[in-house]
Amino acid sequence: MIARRGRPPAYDREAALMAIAEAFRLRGYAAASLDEIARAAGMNRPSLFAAFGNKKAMYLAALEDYRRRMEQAVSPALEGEGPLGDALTGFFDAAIGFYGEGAAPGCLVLCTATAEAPADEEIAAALADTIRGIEAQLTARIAREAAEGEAAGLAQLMVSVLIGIAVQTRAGADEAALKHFARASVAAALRQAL
Amino acid sequence: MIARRGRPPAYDREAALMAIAEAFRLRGYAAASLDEIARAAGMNRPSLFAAFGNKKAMYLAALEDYRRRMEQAVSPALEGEGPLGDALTGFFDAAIGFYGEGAAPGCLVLCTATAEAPADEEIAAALADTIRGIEAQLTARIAREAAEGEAAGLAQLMVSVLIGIAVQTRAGADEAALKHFARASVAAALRQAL
DNA sequence: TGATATTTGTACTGTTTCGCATAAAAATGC
DNA sequence: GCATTTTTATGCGAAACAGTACAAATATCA
Repeated sequence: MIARRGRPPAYDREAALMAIAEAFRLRGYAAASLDEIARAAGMNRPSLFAAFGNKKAMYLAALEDYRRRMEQAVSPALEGEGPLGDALTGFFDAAIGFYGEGAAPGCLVLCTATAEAPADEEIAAALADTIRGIEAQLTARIAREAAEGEAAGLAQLMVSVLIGIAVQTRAGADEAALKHFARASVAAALRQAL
Repeated sequence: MIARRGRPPAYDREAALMAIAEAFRLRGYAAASLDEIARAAGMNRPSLFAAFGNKKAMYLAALEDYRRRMEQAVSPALEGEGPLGDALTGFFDAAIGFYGEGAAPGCLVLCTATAEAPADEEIAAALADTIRGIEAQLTARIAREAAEGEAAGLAQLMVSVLIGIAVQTRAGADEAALKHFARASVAAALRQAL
């Protein structure tokens, strides 16, 4: 038994991180105050600092956590055995559902890190890595059925469809229209590739 | 002769607005301070307020001006007489060039308004209007050669390609790769539509 | 030249912000 | 029960911020 020695934390780290991400998603990095974030996480500022470091460290941790949860939500659709079209449609449906959750729809990374990227290298790197990660997942799945060169191009197009969904969700597009758009995009992309 | 009566302004309104937009593009709405903006525009804060109102009014004016300049840069490509493929390729090339300019590449609207949209209705409206405007322009051009239903879907896909370009420019993608991507996307989209 | 109108520049105010210092609270180990 | 360890809570301080007041500057009009 490795009994922890002092006063036990009153917060759950994972839940707190989710609340932090949600606060940043609602207001953006710069506009979100630490008071606001602390309130959302149910912690006081000193506890917040002790747990996650300063504001930028909190944001980077939230970006990483959000990205992880996003991958968890969408990758099952790509890992199944069905045809490519179904996989891509499932991928976009999962993304639309994930982006639509919460009080501030839209992707935390694609809709808030873009504002800070030019002024901060680490945030820019997190943004670029997230996009590259999604592209790699899509390329791997598409390459199972398309020629090599074609898979890369098709994956890039699907990445843009995803980014478009993220931004348009932020702009108030409704879920049904986005799902329709995703289906049409998959159909258009596959008609030429396969 | 309508001679203005008092001390003449030391600034040029159009140039100042461009500088303001550039400052917001570099740092985002919330992080850009009025001192910074005033320095960029070559004005003092009181003159800035007198000319453009408070910070949010400045931002909204910058968004509108940026959108106008963007349309000015890309619409000639859509208005020519050539085939649709050339028109779309020209459109994307112009957009890539426009987004690539300045110290903070990426679209002011699509990369900074997204962060503030959930917390501010007017900014959200400006974001949505900009996207709708682009979509309308593309739809009008595509409808000249494609069936009605098809034109709308194709235009939506092209909007996502543009949003993808805006965000990926922000994430550090280089111009040559983006131009290649744009060509591949146009080819993929047209192969099925026409 | 003097009155009027408009812009500029300095300086100020009240508020918000981040980050931390310090003491109280709550657990374990002896 | 007492010392130790870790978290919580209150509150502080220095800096940055948005917006404005007011006087100096620079133009036109009579």
